[in-house]
Amino acid sequence: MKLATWNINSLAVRLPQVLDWLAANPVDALGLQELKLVDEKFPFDALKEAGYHAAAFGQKTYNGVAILSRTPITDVVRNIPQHTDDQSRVIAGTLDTPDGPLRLVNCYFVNGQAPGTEKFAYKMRWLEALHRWLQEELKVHRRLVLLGDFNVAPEDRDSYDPVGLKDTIHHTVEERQHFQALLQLGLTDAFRLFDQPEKSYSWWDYRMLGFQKNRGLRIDHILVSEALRGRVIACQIDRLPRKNPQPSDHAPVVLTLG
DNA sequence: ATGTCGTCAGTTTGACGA
Repeated sequence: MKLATWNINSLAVRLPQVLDWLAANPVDALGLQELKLVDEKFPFDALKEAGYHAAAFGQKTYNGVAILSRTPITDVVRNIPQHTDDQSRVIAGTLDTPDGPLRLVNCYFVNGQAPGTEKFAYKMRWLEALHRWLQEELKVHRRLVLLGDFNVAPEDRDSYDPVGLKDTIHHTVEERQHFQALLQLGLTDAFRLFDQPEKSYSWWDYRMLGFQKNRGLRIDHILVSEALRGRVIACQIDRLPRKNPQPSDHAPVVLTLG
């Protein structure tokens, strides 16, 4: 089966591209981030016609996440339990698969703006809360996938300019330590289970011809629990949609499980 | 190189977030 993540930077603008991509890439489930719309405006009908169930957690203007799935989504959780947050950043759900239930946790991690800002402090608090919750979630769900826009470039090779951007947002030691802490829960970065092309990125700034010059970051990730690690067959970034007219600044990442 | 998008308030432009 195939699972994917894609920050689409406004579902209102990008719905046609999402439908086109799903037609060409009929994945079993897709986690979306940055919907930028309220649930009343979520396109349940268009997605149903495309063959997908959906669970949404939106808000006005900013943030917003959703899970699309070929099969029904159960036990849906919105945001991190016992962590007060007025921003819609997390949606989790359980999918039925031939090998049993699979827990999908789809997150739009905090951007954090810059070290030393209040937004960065919020990012740190959010990351701590996510870690605490996932520790519990992993005890209940052996087969768990954590995916989304992490807003962290885990290693220098995940950045087009690790020297020039050292200690800036997405690159700080603190953010990378939080990423490592997630791995220490038993999660594995599926992308790095395989040989990958050098300079593989999932996000490119709209400005300064970022994509054309491949000045990007790998900040969209798919992490799998120990029980799933041996089932991972492939993990790839699909750069094609970034070439579309009016693209999202992020590309989808696709995981194949056997 | 304060570079480009998307959204909103509220009027055709600026503020904010990324």
